[in-house]
Amino acid sequence: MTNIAILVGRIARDPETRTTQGGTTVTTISLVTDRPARDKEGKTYKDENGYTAKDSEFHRVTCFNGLGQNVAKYCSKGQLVSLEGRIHYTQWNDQDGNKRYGCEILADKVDFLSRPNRSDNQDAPPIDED
Amino acid sequence: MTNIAILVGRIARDPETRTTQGGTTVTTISLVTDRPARDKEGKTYKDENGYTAKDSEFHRVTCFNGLGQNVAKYCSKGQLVSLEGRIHYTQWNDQDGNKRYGCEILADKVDFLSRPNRSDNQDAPPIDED
Amino acid sequence: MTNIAILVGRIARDPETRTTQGGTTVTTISLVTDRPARDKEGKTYKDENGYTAKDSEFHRVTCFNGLGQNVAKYCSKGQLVSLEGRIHYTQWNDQDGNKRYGCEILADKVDFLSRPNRSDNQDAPPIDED
Amino acid sequence: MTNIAILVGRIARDPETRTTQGGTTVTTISLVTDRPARDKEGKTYKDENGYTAKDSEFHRVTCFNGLGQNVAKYCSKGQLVSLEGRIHYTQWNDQDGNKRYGCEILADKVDFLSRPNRSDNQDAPPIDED
DNA sequence: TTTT
DNA sequence: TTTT
Repeated sequence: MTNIAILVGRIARDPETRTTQGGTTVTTISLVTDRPARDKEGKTYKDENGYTAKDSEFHRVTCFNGLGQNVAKYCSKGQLVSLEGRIHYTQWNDQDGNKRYGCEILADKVDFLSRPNRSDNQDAPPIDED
Repeated sequence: MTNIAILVGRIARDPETRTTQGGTTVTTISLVTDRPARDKEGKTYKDENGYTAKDSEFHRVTCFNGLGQNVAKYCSKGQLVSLEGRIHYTQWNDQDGNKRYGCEILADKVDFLSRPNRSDNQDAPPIDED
Repeated sequence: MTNIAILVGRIARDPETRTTQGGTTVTTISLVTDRPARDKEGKTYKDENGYTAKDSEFHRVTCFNGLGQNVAKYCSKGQLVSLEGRIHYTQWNDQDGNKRYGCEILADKVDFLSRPNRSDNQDAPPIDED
Repeated sequence: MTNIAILVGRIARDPETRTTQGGTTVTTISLVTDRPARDKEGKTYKDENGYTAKDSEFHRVTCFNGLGQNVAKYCSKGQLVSLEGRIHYTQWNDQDGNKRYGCEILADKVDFLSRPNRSDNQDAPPIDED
């Protein structure tokens, strides 16, 4: 059944990557999407710096295997990215034995809409995400 | 910036609806999307009842105003529904003062793909969701 | 770059399928999506049969390989289907040498939301579309 | 019923805009989405200039009313844009009386992902698309 | 050309 | 926690 998330936003910090015991690469990014904030009358307004105020959402996005490797290699803080994936909910018990819930986007495809910002990636080639 | 969720699934339980002090109707539904579960070899398998095993996601979906009223009126447990909205994260402090996080889909449109199941809605007309 | 079409609708007629010289299965379906028609005041209205009048779009959807085989096998006229794909434009010269243009959806996934209607498929199992 | 197109691409030429007799602004843009081209083995390859070869789709996108006005005002050739809309098919008779068919995306939202390129728009403010 |  |  259809469970699709489509996001275009900026990478909030450099990706985190790890390899599972089974050899799977798992890369996590934080992606910010924002939209104009509205006051009670439904109108947009400026923030103290003169920019249109906005409401931001910070999405936790997880990428596996080859996609995870590419994202870890070519993706960096500040980059503009579009991606497609599905919404997945997680749960676990915290140290106090309380049930905790999380939500993440499991990405199927990631497209890079701006060049990498990391100094060590200045000539990174465009990547094909699948 | 693009933040779109598109879901097709079944309503897990009858909607809950309330009205804020400001007069806004807020209706919440739990929507289940599922996909075939895969074993370690990536193959689908049967559960103990002979059905293809599945992984289910339970989405919390919130509908405001007229859409919230229609969903409260015409939507019921078991119904097949398609919807479009955006992903929104919430946070609050629990009774122990710990920060807690939640995730919900704020729906823009809801389409009913099967007839209502509630006895009191047998002749509910098809609704136009916007 | 993102090019995504997401459709939920009914199959307008039984699928057509063929195999290319290279052995690729190519199955084509006609999918109808509709939305409430609106009059000049932007209001919905009833047709002569008492149903809410609607505007219909007939999408040409193409499915390749295994997906094409499944769709040919299990899909039939009248079935409710959700699908994801991308928009593709074609062009060719007609018999008079005029350039002609077409548009089709190349499907990546197809989900069956209702049982098949064909008498020879009454006990077709649910299919996994990828 | 769900009929959603989501596109991220570049504007191929400056928008064309007109006003109907009824006073509706209608703006049309050509949006290019591309993806890596694949050879028969399914691998990407380089073109004669050393770039990864790509397959391009040129979408005709139509925007009405306020959205049409904003797009006409702030949008220009070369700009990177993300948009959401629905697929619509048109038909008409050509000068020889033959039935001709077209396809366009009727946009609901347009987001500008890069600054305008037109010299007369250098200090255009960011726009809110709805 | 579908279905309610 | 991003960017304009």
